[in-house]
Amino acid sequence: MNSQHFSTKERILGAAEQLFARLGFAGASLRQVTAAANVNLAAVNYHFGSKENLINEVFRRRLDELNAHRLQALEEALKRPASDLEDMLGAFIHPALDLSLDRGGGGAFVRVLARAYAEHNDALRKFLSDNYGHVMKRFHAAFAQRLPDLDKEELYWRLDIVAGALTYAMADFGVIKRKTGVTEQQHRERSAEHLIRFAAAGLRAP
Amino acid sequence: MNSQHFSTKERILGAAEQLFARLGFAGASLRQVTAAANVNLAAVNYHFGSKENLINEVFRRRLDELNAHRLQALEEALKRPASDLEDMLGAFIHPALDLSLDRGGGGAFVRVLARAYAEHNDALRKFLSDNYGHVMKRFHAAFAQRLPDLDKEELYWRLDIVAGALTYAMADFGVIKRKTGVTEQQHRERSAEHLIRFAAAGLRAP
DNA sequence: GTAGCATTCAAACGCCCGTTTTACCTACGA
DNA sequence: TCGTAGGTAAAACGGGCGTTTGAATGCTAC
Repeated sequence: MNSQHFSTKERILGAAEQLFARLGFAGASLRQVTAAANVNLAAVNYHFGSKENLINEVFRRRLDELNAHRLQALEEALKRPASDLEDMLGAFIHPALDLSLDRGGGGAFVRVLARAYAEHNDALRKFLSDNYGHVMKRFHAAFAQRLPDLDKEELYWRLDIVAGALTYAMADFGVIKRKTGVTEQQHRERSAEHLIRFAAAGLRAP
Repeated sequence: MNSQHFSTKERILGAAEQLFARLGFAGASLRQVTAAANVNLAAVNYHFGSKENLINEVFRRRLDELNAHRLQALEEALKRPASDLEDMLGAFIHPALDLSLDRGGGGAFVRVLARAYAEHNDALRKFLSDNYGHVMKRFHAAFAQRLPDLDKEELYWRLDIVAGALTYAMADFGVIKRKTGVTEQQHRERSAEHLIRFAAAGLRAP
């Protein structure tokens, strides 16, 4: 009889997310994960087969939702009659912001995501490309329609820069310290505002 | 008698840089490092004391030079009569670009640097802040003078975004693939051009 | 009740880790 | 020539790693 509300699998995923964010994929051991999740060591290999596959499941759990939210937010932004660049950028950025503010580990996940970029692991990159590829394509098409004078390749470069800055900002890499009296949520929301303003101007560059 | 041109310390630093870039700090073992450097396992602890300290020395070797080049490039840019925002951004970005193109592992180092950001390790962040802090301050002052109407805090945010996008771009996180027929150098130089144009517009945003 | 299945558990497997020890080499000043 | 210091070498240290095993447990359907 478990004393917690969540299943063994869910507790493992949650603990793994936290520890991968803090210690990295190689740095966090399954013994640490299972201890934090309060489950038996063997449960990881029983439920997930291997550590490698556990890592993939940590991603899958969050990415499907994030992608869906982004596409949904984009369609809603485009529906509005006077939607501008800032609205479209918001559709890309705010779902990531919401995730980072999510109770239950979303804040950890954006750091895990940043680690995945840093890992430069081909299998992981393919996994992310498979999951993110169509989203980037959709946003590219929307931005291309909104910025008809901008060269297509140039737009790809700029969207890649936006994605990089977003990853960096959401994972809290930056040197800017949160001031006392400013909540984590306020800090991230301001970060998103600054990012949107900056990115909109960058995209409009001649 | 060594068969190589470089000292044991230098060979360890070089091999460590490559392997940390590829496998991460936790993922790369001293046995792999010393094998790649063609030195005895015990040499790391003899010359550097510990793995932790080896990591710090890998950073120190490159950061001093990078910082000096950036400051030097900034002063030269400011000396020119009609220096603009793009020149100042170039002074920040091009030394990192040069490093990434450097023979002998600079390309690996920018990925190591990106990993350091992702690590979120407090000791490492302090180390980087101590080494980078005055450089960021100098650039901030120069940009502040060039953009007198921009709020100081707003400028800090934007420079942080630029640093994030640069880290992301130089470490080759992006989804943009290098086309066949385009050399690594050309790819990175184009990346820097796009980044400068984007960042200049972002900094000029109202 | 009990058979059958999914899950949990403690223990152990073999392997690799960072570090330390101890011996050995080599060069050079006394 | 010898003593000494700086560097290299092989081997071993204790410990943590991912994974596997086989028995114990809980749960469901008959």
